[in-house]
Amino acid sequence: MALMVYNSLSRQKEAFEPLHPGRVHMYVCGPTVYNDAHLGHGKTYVNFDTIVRYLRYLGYQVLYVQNITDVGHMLDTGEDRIIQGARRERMHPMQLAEYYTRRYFADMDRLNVTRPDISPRATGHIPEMIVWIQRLIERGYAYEVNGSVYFSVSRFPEYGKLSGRRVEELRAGARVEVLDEKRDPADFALWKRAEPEHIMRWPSPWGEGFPGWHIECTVMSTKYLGQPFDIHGGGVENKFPHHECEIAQAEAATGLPFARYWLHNGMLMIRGEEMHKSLGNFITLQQAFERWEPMAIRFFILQSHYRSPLDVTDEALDSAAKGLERLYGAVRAVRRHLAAAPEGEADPAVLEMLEGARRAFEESMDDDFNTPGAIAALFEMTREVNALLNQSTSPTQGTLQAVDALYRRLAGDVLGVLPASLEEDAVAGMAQDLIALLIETRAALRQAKQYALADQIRERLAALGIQLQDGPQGTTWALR
RNA sequence: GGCGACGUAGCCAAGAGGUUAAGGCAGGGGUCUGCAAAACCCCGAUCGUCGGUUCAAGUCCGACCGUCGCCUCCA
Repeated sequence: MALMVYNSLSRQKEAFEPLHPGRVHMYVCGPTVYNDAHLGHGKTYVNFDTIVRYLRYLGYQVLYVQNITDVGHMLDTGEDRIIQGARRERMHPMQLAEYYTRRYFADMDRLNVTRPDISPRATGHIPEMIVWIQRLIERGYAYEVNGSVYFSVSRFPEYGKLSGRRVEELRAGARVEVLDEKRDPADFALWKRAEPEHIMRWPSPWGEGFPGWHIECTVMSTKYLGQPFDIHGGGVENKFPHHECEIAQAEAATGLPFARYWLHNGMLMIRGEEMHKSLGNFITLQQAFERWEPMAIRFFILQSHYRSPLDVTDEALDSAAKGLERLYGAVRAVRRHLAAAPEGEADPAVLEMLEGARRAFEESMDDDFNTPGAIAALFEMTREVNALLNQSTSPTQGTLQAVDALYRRLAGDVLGVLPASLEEDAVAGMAQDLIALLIETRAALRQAKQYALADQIRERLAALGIQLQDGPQGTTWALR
């Protein structure tokens, strides 16, 4: 079955075919680096990271670009958020942007988000933006007023094709900012004149100023990916006006289509409400990591579809963490058995089961990256694997290697929720030997029916976070 | 006010016209165990409400109720 993706532009699922066979050029709107990343960033970048990972799994060579917005967008107060942050933290604006860029990547690393191939900074592309704006003026799509440049929405009839909005409605809307110098209230800024107190400013043909809110994505995506390129992703909240404006700028300036597939992911909610500082329900990733393992958060995110809104509650995260632990338990057991397994080829019946799991996984992922379905396939496989390990005769090395390899591929490479080595592997050799010694001693005590002492060993180890599990083939242990 | 999305078991969450409505968590009952843990087996929903289309509807259409998003910076 071929990969189908929901394209926001056509509002339906379409067969995915990249412009150049075997290659995918993809852009996702990145963060504005004026503050720590929050759970919403986590959802968005885990969602798109998983999409990139699956495309690579399918064999595509993916070029993934995600910008870093280090020029502040304007707030209602007229102040730009980078500058506001700089004042708050008493840093130079560029220092602030660099500081939060590093923290952003550190958070994403913990969520096992693969770094984009290119992370272009807006401030590094001001000359390209100026050239692009000049081209829009030359072609009659933009005009200059008092050192600012605006895009003339009425000159681009397709404005609104992504978000399903019509310009007349925008004009009628009471919330559109009315600026006298704009010819039309719906027009948007390409370049803004810098007031004297504005720190972040660049020279331009229209005087000192700074770029508008949408031009960086148009310029940087096409610079590195060409035009048109395959996939443009971002959060739904950016569909309008941000993505709509990107399209207008890109297509007006060149006459070429912009992005071929638009993917929008759903918002993250906290207990049924949008996460907002003003609501006091703002949770940074750093804060979340204090309570939940980053992998559990990633797993939680992937247990719902990327296009759905995701409501975060403590209970939901706790149960996701437990579910992931179940998956890990099976992987650990497989790897532990592998060490002592008899040599031999893989059992054809098991290979068939694995093949079925792989197929179910791919069918879900092929259907617009349905990660909940893919995870379900993994759990069905896990039930079979655990049953296999419960049998009195140990599976062969070949069988266990095949099981382990599939876990690594699907849960590890594609979903990114399975580290290459689980924490037990990190327990030093000496500690492992000592645990083995205690298990042996306890086995002898049990043989002698000295259960009180045997249980004491088990309880003391449990207190240290080492849980013993007695099975038909002896005792194993796991960190809890 | 305009545009859009969603409402599936106690909780989270897939499914989108047709065999027994995935999966996870929690719960109940078993198996295994000296006991426990882990694991395995069994048990639970008729799909917001009301109409309609169809041989057949969580799945399509309409109305209503509810929740949420966008329309202003937001991942």
